[in-house]
Amino acid sequence: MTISRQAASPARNTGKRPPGRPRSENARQAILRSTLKLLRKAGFDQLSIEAIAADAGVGKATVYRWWPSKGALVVDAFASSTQDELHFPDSGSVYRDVCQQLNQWLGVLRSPRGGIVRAIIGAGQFDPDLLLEFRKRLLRPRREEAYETLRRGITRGELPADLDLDLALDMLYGAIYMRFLIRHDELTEEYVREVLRIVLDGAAGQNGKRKGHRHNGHG
Amino acid sequence: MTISRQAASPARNTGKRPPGRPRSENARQAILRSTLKLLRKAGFDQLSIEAIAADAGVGKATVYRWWPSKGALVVDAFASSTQDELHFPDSGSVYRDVCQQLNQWLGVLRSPRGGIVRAIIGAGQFDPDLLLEFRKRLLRPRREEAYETLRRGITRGELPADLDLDLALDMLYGAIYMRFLIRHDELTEEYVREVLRIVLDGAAGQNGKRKGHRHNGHG
Amino acid sequence: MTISRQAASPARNTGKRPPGRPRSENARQAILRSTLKLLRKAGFDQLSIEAIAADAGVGKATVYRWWPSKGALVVDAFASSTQDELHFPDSGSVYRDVCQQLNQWLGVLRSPRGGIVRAIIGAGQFDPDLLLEFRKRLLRPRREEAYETLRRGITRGELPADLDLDLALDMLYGAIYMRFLIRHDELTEEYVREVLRIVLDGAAGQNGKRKGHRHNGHG
Amino acid sequence: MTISRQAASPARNTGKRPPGRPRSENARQAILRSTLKLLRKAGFDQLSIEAIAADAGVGKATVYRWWPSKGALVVDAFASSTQDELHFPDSGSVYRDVCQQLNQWLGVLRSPRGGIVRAIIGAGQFDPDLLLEFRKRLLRPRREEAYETLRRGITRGELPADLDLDLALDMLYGAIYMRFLIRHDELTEEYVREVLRIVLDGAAGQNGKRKGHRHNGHG
DNA sequence: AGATAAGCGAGACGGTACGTCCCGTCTTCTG
DNA sequence: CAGAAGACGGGACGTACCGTCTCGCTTATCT
Repeated sequence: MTISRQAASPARNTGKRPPGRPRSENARQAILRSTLKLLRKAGFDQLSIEAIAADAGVGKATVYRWWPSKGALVVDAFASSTQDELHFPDSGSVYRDVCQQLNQWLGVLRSPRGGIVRAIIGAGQFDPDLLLEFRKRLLRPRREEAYETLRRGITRGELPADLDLDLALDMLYGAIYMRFLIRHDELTEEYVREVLRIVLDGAAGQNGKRKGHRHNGHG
Repeated sequence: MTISRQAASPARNTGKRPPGRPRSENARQAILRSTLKLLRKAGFDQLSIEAIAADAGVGKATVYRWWPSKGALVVDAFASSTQDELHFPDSGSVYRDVCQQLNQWLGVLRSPRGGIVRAIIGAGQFDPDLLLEFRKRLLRPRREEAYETLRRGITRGELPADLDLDLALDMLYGAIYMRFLIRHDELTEEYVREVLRIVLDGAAGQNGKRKGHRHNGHG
Repeated sequence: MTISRQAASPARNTGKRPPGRPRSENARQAILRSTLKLLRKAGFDQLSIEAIAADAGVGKATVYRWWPSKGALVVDAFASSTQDELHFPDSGSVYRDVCQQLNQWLGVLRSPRGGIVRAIIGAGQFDPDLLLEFRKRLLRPRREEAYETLRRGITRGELPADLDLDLALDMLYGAIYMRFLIRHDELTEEYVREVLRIVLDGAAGQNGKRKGHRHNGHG
Repeated sequence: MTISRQAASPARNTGKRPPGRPRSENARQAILRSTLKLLRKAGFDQLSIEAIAADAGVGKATVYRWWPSKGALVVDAFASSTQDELHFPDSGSVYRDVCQQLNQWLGVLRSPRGGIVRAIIGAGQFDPDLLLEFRKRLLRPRREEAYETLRRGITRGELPADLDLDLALDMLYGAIYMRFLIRHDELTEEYVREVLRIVLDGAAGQNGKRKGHRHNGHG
């Protein structure tokens, strides 16, 4: 559940606590708090474990004891600040549900937290484990919900039965990341709407089957 | 044209050379060569200016004199090793032309040079100038060609006249980057084909106008 | 007591050790040892902190942590290699006592260690703190002994009661330094003898009082 | 006559100038001027050839062409700023003549130029040639005059005929340097007077011969 | 007049060492 | 036995100058 080395409920299986002084929850939270704080001030690059430990009033060793790397710590900090967000609604329309969640995601990317996402993905290019953790803790849960939302659309006949869900989702989010990470272009709701329309329309036309419904005129 | 500090055609405006000893072309090329060589051996992260200078038989200051950062140097080295590649053909079919170029790009990403692209984009998340240079030297030239290719398609009636070119291209390449940078999923020709089909179909269906042509059965 | 930043008896006032890992005595001695070793091979000028750290198998930062400059380190190393030397004897004759100590000092200056003295004083011309440390650790202790020796001479009636001790000592050592540092002339025992005789005679004649005793014929 | 590489009157022996562009006197003086200027601002240590050349509006190579080292340049600059100073008068009294010149020297040492003397001697401890040049251009000329002054004293019967001139002068100047270079103590006229009295008295008593004259009450 | 030669400002070159920063580990004492 | 403190060996950073070199230009003498 977490990239930090000790499970949230350590050694619960035996019902016994390990010997010795237990992990300090204060220290853990101070570290996560300082991480987010310093991340806001400067980039992931300038961020140093040394500075985090100093800011949190914690020994460097305590950081290293629980997180294997700066990246892991940042993912953990970001994930714990993004609990219970970015869910898909269930309004009866795939288009509306997906569109709303994409726009929520846009909101995060355009906020200061967008910089953290950028940092995680950036650093992840040099640290596969970090990206893996990012996917596990942040992407995967959303994708599971996305699958359900799309499947509801299939059930309702809004989407073709043989739609490749991953392909559709990669196209939707890829188009956003393209502008966010690489092109540094505006991320507007209009853009999201258009992308979504093309994907749904294009997917609908897949295999020559066409349903003919339009997605224009709503947001 | 280059991120290095001296323009390719220095002081062209006056037709005169600047005073002082001119820049050593030997040193410049040795540095670019060593950069690529060391990049092949280890990641961007392990790569140090110190090592590059040593390998190139050059003073560290000479590197810093001409490139503001490791990233800039890597972009320059990569760009100068990718001259005359990745062009769009002109076969008479938009689908075929774009598909071919996308697959060439796939080839690069799947080769060892993919790691360099990954590194540039990764580091670019912490250094806007670096990414800007990446776009200027690598993306922009391709996009210009892509515009032409798509415009040919419009002329031929293969694509709707009011197609948003940037949107279409961001979707195509975004879908690839999504798998390459974030999902670390397979980049197959099948994937590219599907993405392309959806974008072209979806775009064609735009504004309710549909041309009805199919893009299946080739690639 | 030392120019290095941690007192010889740290935190003695409280009887407690400061928090954190204590300073490594091994590292300290290895650094002093390497300093003397490399000084023997080459001049103070060629001596680099980089080389000292490498030779001592120590991080550069460890050197900088404890000594503010190369000069301070050299004074420390030299002083700690000159413990229990250069004392004044107590033979019952001022002339003999002083003469003997001057000659011991001559021995040091003419040995390889003379180069270290030269280097310290030379570098001290650009670094007042360094010279201050040199005086505190090397000159002052000898001068204290010299005062006692001269005072014994006054008690015995060998020297006038109102003799200016510092003036006499500055003349004696100044004459030696003149030849050692500036004129690069021979430093012979004969020279020392003559200087000493003139100072004692001249001082004795001070204020018109003359004792008439001669200092010739011994050494 | 000068440490700079081209004699003051170049190739005069043939009466012909060498071929090629002659040395620029402007550049030479600009360099000496900038050297003194920068020396006043900062120590010899911080002084860099790079900065001198820049300040003088001169190429670095021009400096290196004419002076073998920073020290040589500084000695040259200082010497050329101390022309026609520090001469011994001829008042009819050795004591008075020497005393006056010593005090002139004191005046230099206590002025900003004292720092330059300090720098030259300091750097000279690492560069024998530099010190040699210092002696040749600055000390030797004064010492020649000092010899004459002392010899006049011998002729007049103020000093013993077999006085060791170098010894006496080394003691006089050594006592001053001792306080100037090493002890960083006050350099007062009173100090000079006392030193001079002791040397002359002590020297007079040399070999048992005593002249009995006192040197008190003047200065 | 033209050739030859050296000095000139400028500034890039291969180097060396600087002093700093942070890494991840370790060693100590305190709670 | 975790934690705060902080020293440790190590490695790269980016900078400052070193002394040398390569330019185009200028200023002289010698054909």
